[in-house]
Amino acid sequence: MPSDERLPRPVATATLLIMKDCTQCIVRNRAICAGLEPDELEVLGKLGRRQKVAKGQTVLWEGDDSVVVANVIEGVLKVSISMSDGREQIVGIVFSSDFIGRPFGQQSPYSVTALTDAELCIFSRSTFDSFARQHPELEHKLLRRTLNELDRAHEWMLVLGKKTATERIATLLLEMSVRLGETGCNADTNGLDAFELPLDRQQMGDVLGLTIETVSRQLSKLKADGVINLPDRRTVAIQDRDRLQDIAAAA
Amino acid sequence: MPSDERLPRPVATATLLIMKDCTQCIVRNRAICAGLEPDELEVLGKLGRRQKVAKGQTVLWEGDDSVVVANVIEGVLKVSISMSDGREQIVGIVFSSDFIGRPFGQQSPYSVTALTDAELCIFSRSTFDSFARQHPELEHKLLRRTLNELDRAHEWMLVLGKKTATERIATLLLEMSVRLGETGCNADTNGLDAFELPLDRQQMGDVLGLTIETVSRQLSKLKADGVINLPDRRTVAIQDRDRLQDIAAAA
DNA sequence: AAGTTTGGTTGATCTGAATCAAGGAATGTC
DNA sequence: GACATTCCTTGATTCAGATCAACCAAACTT
Repeated sequence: MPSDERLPRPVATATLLIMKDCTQCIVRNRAICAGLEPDELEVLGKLGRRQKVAKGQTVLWEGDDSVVVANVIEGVLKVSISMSDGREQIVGIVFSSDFIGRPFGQQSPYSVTALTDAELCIFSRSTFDSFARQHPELEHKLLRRTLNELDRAHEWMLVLGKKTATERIATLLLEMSVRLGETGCNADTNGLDAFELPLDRQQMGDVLGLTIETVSRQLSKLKADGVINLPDRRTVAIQDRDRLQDIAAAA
Repeated sequence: MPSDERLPRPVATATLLIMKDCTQCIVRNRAICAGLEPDELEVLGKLGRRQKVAKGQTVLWEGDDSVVVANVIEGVLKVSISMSDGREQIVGIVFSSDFIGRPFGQQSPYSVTALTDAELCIFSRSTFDSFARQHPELEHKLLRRTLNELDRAHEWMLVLGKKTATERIATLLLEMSVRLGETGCNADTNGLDAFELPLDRQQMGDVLGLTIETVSRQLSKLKADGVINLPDRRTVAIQDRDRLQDIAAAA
């Protein structure tokens, strides 16, 4: 199995790896770095380093010392928690410009694994912590981001606690449609009508608290009902967004 | 129905209601106000007002404009989200010294309802926001708190997505045991061995994504197995904490 | 103290999703 | 081009928890 490989520990002093110029960073305006002054950005840039991550690689391990945090520059990753017997719950999907890791904490409460090839801007956690403490504007950005994530987590608790299988699938498809739509420069309306899922069926099940078979059946049913189309394994085309929304909200 | 009454809007100028002296506040050392300088505390005190809330009253309504935030001084409240057809998920239980409301947001993403008689220290949301922006130390406290809440929400997603009914009940009992134990001045070890539940069976179900009947049956089973005792409707005595922990973690 | 209401338990039955099982289609390998 | 391998779909069966239904006990009325 080539996946779930352990990444080497970051080497903060590896001069070749530090970022030369954050002003060139494609996610700079959407990531937490947004709003920093040029000189602050330069300091932060020297603290971080870019790192490519192959699909399947795990960047952060649940329970390990929380040694790094990072911005996602490119790609999609899953955030997951698991039980001793192997049951796993995906508690978040992160996209380009999102922040990963647990600042101000001793241990990582979750694992983070790349669902696609990805590129990160990595910081040593303790270095990031002290930089953040000295830059209230950055902490403020991080706070807003964390509050948003908390709202999303709450919404997801409703999905997991109360929604039926069909409602869950519909909710996930709409969420992916919106989140993937935001990833581009277009602060787009209500989401893409066609997109490629960064998740396989098992991972969809792990997000939704369902088995792979139930996910497959519900997708087939939505397709049969003409709500969506599935041109191939990974791509979804929303045919009737209103209907999908009604299903997701049980309206 | 005397519950779910709407609270009157806070009147920031009601001089009789402003707090005279935060230094007397019983939760001051655990709430986000902890660590503020005496003069800052005085300013913050003038911005807030104390308010008693009766059991069953709703303090904040999902979807409403986010007009207030508050510290919980005394009592227990639930944080919940619901669907148009009435299905409700409790996404959090808040205790004395916890913070409620959504800073930096236009609308409240959830409702907050008192499970016991409670006392709050209420702030206008916009007033609190600007005060916070001017006091990095306060924002830092809020950030840490929000990060912790997010960790808890993630953990709860695992419960809702992957755990069986028995495991869920065990997890809830342990969590209540710990959280209620923290409420006192004792930064207590691993939780109270006997405590009164601030939740009825329906509410336990709404936290756990289970029906009232399943909650009841699982409690009866844990009692029959000698893991817990149930001297009366609302009180739980943990007889075998190790066993309960094993059940909760499927160890 | 009898009647009512509220909240909880327990039993019988049903059902949505899990599990078990078999195939199928796309992709990779030699 | 045959043969794995991986991922997905579909069918048959089972089962955990929901639903339906009756009852019980404590607290509240009168």
